[in-house]
Amino acid sequence: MRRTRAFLPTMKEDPSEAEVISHRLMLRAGMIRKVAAGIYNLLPLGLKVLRRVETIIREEMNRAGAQEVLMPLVIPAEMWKESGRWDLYGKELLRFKDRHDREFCLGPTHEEVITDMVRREVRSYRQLPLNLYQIQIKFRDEIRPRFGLMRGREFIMKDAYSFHATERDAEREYENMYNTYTRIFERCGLRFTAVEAETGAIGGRFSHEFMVLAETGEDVIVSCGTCGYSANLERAECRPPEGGAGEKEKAMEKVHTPGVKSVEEVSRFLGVSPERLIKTMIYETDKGPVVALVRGDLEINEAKLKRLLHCEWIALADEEKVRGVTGAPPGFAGPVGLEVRIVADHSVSTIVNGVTGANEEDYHYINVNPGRDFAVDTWGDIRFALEGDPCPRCDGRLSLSRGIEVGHIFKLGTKYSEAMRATFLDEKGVERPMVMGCYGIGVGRTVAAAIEQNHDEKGIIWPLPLAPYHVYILPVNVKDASMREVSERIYRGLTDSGVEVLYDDRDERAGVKFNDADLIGIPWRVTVGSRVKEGKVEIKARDRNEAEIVDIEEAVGRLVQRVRGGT
RNA sequence: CGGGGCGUGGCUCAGCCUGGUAGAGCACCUGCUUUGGGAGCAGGGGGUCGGAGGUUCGAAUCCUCUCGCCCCGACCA
Repeated sequence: MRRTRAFLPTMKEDPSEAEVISHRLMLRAGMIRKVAAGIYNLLPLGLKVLRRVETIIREEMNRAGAQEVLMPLVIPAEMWKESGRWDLYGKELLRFKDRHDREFCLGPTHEEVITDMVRREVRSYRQLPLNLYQIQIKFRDEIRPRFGLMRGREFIMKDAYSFHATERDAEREYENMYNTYTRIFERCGLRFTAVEAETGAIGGRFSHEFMVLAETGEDVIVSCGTCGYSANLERAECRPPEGGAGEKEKAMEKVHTPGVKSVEEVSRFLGVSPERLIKTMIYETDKGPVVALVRGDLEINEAKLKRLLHCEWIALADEEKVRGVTGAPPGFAGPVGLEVRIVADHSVSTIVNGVTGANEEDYHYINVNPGRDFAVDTWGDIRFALEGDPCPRCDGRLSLSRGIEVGHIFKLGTKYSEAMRATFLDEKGVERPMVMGCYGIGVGRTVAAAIEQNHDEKGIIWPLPLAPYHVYILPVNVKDASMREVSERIYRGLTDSGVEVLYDDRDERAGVKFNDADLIGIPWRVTVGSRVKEGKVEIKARDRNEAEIVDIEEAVGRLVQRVRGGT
């Protein structure tokens, strides 16, 4: 492609709308343009990269035995009513009516449609298993779209759904998809890790998120360098503390603590370390108020708390509710003497002579001991893991890092097949619901994540498999006949060899072109400059500083070799 | 949805407080010079100041409403 003909509007300045690096660079490199909040045009360069990811996904999904289908974007409400999600899904589901006043929605995910499709055709275990996927536009009316393609409302997703006669076969396919996803992200040239994820009601270990590692990621990954355990922060297990302080229990005492509320304030005021405090949080749930306790230096993980309590929803109580439960304003709550269900994190169990609020404004108790001074109804793991925590699986230590969730695999079980009566007859002629799995990859998000992971201060540095073009030809001065002639020759040579080339034939100053080349991030650059007089051109990799000077006649061959060899 | 902020040529922004001629840099067009890391000079085109209403002799500027966008929180690929 000649740069003079390309629809490739690059920008020198940072657009004010973009916050994160991938969003900024995609706008500046002319890959995307915004149409509305969370809705984007993909320009040629952006689409090319997206297609690279799609191609890798297709090849690996097909290789894994999945078959591609294409389901509609517009879905009739009946299907969502049948699965029960029409009422559950909330405002993210964009609903509308057609001219006949029939209700529809834009598909944010396709479990209903695929389940309907399969149940109409599959009668026998002989027709199973099936793994069907599509690469389609999804629409989720996100509360707050942001970060460009990273979190749009309209986005392209690969979603696959599998159907099985047995749990065991569904688990086999889960492994198959785990391996397939690993291959996909490896082929994309990304550094990533698979982590255990929240499984919600289904439970078990059958949900993994694939995280591209990046400092700027929104998700926190907890991992153990010794045994390889890794999980997302919501999920990561915390091992209960062992032993105790061995300190002698003292008599509980009420102390005056005027205006001293936060953990930090209390520990400073009383001169005790935060690990001695029993942080007391009041929650409201669909099953009534609950008091949650955690050691003062730790934080409560609401997802774990919710799971432990088996409740539908959970929220921190407001000031009024806190007064109702404790009789004191927030900041002075403690478990002593409360008549509400008390849930405590394991970390509280080893506290001896601790400190808590006295449920009375401006007073705390000191020398509080669990068991002696208050009773805990339920002990459990309800805190967030911290850097340096002991690993739940081995003797190692946990460390925290950041990532971007680009893929998620999930064993669904029979949730949808039961709700929508997708059944088959097994070998014995017994009618049974199909066991399902679902497997998603955010295609646009993968592109964004690739940029988050591969860039420098000058621009994008594409991994070769995702690069929109392989080689950038940069004649320093197109008015110089020999430079132009050599550039044209290399352009033809590379193109004839099947290498994709962006040829910057613009009559621009060299600096403009160098900066554009770095911004766009094509892996290989050929600079055709004053050395043509000596029969030489320069070849430089985007991710390296030094250029290699080669004979003009050798340039094409070298580049073809590099692009093919991936070195 | 709650909290904060912003809408002025294609882009980045000034002007608004204290009402009176719509500005700068970049980009674009023409010419000359220049040509290895975002050139120089000269000339030129382009904005109903997000929209509607109001106050005023007069509104980008003050008031009211409205729309859009961005950032912080709960959701997710």
